[in-house]
Amino acid sequence: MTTTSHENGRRSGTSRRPTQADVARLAGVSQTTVSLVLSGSGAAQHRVGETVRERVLRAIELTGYVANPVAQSLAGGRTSIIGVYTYEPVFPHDAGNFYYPFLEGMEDEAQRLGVDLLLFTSMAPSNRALIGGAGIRRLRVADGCVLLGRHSSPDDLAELVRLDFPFAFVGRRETPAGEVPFAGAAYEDATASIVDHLLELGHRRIALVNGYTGHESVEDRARGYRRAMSAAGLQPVTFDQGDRDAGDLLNALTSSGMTAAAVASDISGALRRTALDRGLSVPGDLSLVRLGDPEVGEEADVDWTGFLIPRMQMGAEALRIVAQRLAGDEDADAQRFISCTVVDGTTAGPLAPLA
Amino acid sequence: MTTTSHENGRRSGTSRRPTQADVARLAGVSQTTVSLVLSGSGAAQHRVGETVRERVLRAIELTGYVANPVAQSLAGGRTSIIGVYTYEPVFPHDAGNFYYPFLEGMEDEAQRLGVDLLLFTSMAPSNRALIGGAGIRRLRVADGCVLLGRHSSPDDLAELVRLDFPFAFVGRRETPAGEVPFAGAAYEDATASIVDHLLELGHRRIALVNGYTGHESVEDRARGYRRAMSAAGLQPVTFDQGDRDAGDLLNALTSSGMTAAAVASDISGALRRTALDRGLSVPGDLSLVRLGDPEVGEEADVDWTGFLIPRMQMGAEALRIVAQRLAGDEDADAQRFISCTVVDGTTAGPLAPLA
DNA sequence: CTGAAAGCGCTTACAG
DNA sequence: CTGAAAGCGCTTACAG
Repeated sequence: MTTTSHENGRRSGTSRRPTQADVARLAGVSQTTVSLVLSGSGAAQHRVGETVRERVLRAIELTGYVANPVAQSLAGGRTSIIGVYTYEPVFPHDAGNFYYPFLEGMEDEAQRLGVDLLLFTSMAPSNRALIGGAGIRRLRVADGCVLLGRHSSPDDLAELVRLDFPFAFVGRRETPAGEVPFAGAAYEDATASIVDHLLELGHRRIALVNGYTGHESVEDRARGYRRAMSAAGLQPVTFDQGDRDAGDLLNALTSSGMTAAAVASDISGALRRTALDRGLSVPGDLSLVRLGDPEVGEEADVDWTGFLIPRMQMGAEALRIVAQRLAGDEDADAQRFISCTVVDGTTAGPLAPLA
Repeated sequence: MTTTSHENGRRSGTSRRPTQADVARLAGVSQTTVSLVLSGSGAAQHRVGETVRERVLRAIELTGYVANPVAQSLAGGRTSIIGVYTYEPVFPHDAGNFYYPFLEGMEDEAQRLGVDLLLFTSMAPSNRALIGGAGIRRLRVADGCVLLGRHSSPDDLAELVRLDFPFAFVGRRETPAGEVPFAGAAYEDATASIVDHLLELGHRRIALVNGYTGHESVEDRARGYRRAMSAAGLQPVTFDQGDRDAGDLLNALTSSGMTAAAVASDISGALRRTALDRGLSVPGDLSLVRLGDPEVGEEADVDWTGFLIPRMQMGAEALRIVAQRLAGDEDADAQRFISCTVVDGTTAGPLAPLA
């Protein structure tokens, strides 16, 4: 149709956006001065004289000048872009919007911070590791980056730490390479307090049932469980899901005489279901507390006792960590735990008196 | 703790990323040649000689060079970033993930196209209009942009069209300024075919109930409705929600002797509920078809007859439009309609014989 | 086929 | 307090 100008990659003619040079010309000052006026105000800068400053400001007004973020970035300034890298698709079709609350928190915080969020959607999901590919370099488009995902790569994190790249993980992560900045859920405390709750209800034989292991968040829960049990002078009993199904796990619980269990959320639904199917009462015969949010497809009407993962706050906090690193705030703690909300539902009850 | 290098805004020392100059040095060629090798392959370019090309490629391999997108962008090249601008928060807390399917489609397509998605989250939601602010300028960080949102600004679209900026709207939009590129749902056809369905069921007195009006998508549905009615030689009867509640609308329908209604999805739930509350049978006394997806909080167990909005495909297609414009494909249609899936549920039935 | 040069719009030492 | 200059890492005419 009409002749387009975007083909040659540069917008020509008609409506070129004003630059600092245009503003400078109009104000009768140098381009440098315009730049100084714009960036100045904060630090102990050059401090352009009031008269000149006013003049520049007026010229900016008249021309409608707005800084070109790309040029700012190249010149060593900031892009005002913070990247978001996920180890799984951000918008999964089947995982029930797992990331949604994280992103919700990030969007909110991004607006507050005045940054845009760059979703790294170009890398193939089959190989989400950053190192070895164009990945890590690509992150540099942004000032910093928030990473998240259940299947993160320890090597990536190690490399990011080594490069001193301004990033933060959503969820606690460890690497021998050094401190990984993160905004994690306070699983240890949450688990300890929910186990305390079981103790208060009179339970003594309380087991921990782990889901898939080897993950920091699983370790954190286990630590909280052991802490609460030790404090009560009780012996911790842990069952790992491994390749056992809910039936096997239930057998293990009953045959060892457990009256309550703190259960990973990825198995809690099936465990409760199985218990009911076998004619057990929950919490009558067995009290169950869930260590996390409901899983996808889980019965929505069950009023679980347990805790909730503060996903929104984790997303927002991770962004804040990155922003503070970018602001040069060295004192800010780069590893932060956010409290989980404990919910007193109906799946845990007082220890039934021996019949 | 350790001395950080990101404070000064430029990464110094230790691990500076290789640039084209570094590659050139290693390959013993000019920086220009490196650039040519990288960009070349496509068009009828300079075509660097095979030997030199090989040498450069090897040097790229050795250095691990990856182009700096910011520099590319400033120099008039491509960023491989496509922006996403929404007129409401992308991740709303209460609107039931309205945008989710759009984003899902976009993410998928972005991966296919090899582009990253930049969410413009920095602008305040109180003033989501692009023009007049730093908005439009900011969009330029990306190669192009997909816009979406129910409350889009016609002025923004006009300006974008005027600037010949490579963009596409998710949903049909109009402006006197020219053709707005879009990926829209084929509401007209979908509505016509669902009204045809009612006609086949024997209905003759079929009304259209609009939700909030003045929107392109409402006009499209109305056009489809009128088309189907005209083709059947029937008189169209339209009710606008305006400030009437579901009770008022139901009164209007019954007092005018309607046996069926094609209803905007934002009122369909309340209308059905009200009908049932008044002892009417749906579809026994009144057949209802829904013109769109379920609203937030709507009863999930109702099996609506109606059509579904192809959100995922719309998101993907909008991205494709932008990509094709960027590729210089002038023949590609910039205004595309995507078919809606028609669902044969249980809220519409045959016209009851007169008692 | 290859390279030297200009320029994209900024920021930041470095001089006055 | 203000400006001339260099440079960020690229792309793209323009010469050889």
